Amino acid sequence: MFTDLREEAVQPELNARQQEILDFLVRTIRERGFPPTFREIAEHCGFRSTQAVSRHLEALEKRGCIHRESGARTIRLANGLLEESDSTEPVRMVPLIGEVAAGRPILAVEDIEDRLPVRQDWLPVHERSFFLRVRGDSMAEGIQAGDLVLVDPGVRVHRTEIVVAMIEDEATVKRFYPEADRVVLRSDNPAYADIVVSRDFRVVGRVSALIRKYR
Amino acid sequence: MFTDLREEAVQPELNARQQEILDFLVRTIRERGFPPTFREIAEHCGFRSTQAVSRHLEALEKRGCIHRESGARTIRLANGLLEESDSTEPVRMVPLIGEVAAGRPILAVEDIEDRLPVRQDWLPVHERSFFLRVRGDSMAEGIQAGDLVLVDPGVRVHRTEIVVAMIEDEATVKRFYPEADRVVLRSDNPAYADIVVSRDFRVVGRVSALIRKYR
DNA sequence: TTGACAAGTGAACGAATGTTCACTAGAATC
DNA sequence: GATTCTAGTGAACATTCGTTCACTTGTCAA
Repeated sequence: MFTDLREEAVQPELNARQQEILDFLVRTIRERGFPPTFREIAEHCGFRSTQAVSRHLEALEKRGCIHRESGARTIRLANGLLEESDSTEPVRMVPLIGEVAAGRPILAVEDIEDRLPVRQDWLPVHERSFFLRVRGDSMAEGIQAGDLVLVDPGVRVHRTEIVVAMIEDEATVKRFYPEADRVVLRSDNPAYADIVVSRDFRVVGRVSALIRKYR
Repeated sequence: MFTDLREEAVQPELNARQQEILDFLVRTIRERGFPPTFREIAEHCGFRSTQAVSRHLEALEKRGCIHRESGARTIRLANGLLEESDSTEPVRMVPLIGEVAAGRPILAVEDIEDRLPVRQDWLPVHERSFFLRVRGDSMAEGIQAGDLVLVDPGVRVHRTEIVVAMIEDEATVKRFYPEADRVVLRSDNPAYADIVVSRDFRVVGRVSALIRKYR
């Protein structure tokens, strides 16, 4: 019973063989455009029987990694396994949020206006990064109303860097000056006064890039 | 001989049947993840023989629409046919030029530092558009040294718009104020004096967007 | 009319392919 | 030590699947 419990917990993990076969499936489908036959899989693994392949595929199907129909070359990858290629691919579609709504997860699907392409090797982004359209009243120098800023949540923010902060349910773009027991949010433009906050705010993320459209 | 010539010219076109089969191939591969068999194609077209399918596929292969290997379900679509779905969301790779060199075509291959993805439906670009890295001494307000500006050559430029102009073999980013027999290039920043030019310059293109990386 | 050609039928064939069954070897469990 | 489980072998089998051949039908040009 004890071991049963532990094995249940380990179930989602994949065997070394199963992983090897799954990788081979992904690679073959990507390169040749159609799945391999049992014998091609066997040859790749060094098997001399198709029976071993059959059982491994059965296991992979039981864990939801693949789907199968009857017939030759009818292995289909589960959702997400083929699209995983996007993590390899240098261009990632980053969502654009028009406005950060209060009390909702930032990346709520309903709030995604659009998606813009970003080359990951040129401008590092991660799963939770997003573009935010800057409102008129929250500018740092060189940032104008209507600009799109790329926000990276969960990234360590250093002094003087530009951040997006939520203050009273509104997103603001300012420079970040942490102090002993408070934080000063400053605009590069001296016409705007500093904003001093202590607890009633939270940093959404660091601004790592900007896009502006003219006309 | 006359008809021969005409048939030669029509060759790249696809038959109604061939188009039907090609569409079926694309749809099947997209939905099921692997190509159909000859008999599945026959059933879809209403054929009662696989021979018809065989000849149509042969024609499709001869025209470069598909590739085939021996074996079951080994039809692969030619490049571009599967990605045609991307044409719904066209991302174009726009070259990035570090510096506009004098006396050379702007888009000389050797000068292309990189390529950045742009969604055409979101930000119109054309064949000759490129990104230019802004030098330190040619700023308009809201544009900083190191920013990348998207330049559209061959687009009609209107008064007050931002342009990239070549002045004495150097690229400059300024606002465009045409007058009777001369052109004033003005920086939004009043610290920079106007540049008045008459003949010794040329407008490279209109600035339609800007990208800035922080850090 | 004749001939050429493209399109499709029908059946048969053989190779490719997934499935099944009996068996072996090793490791873990009782 | 006996049992169970996993992993793999080897061969035989039935089906699927692409290929081939002979034949029919309709169209178009000479």
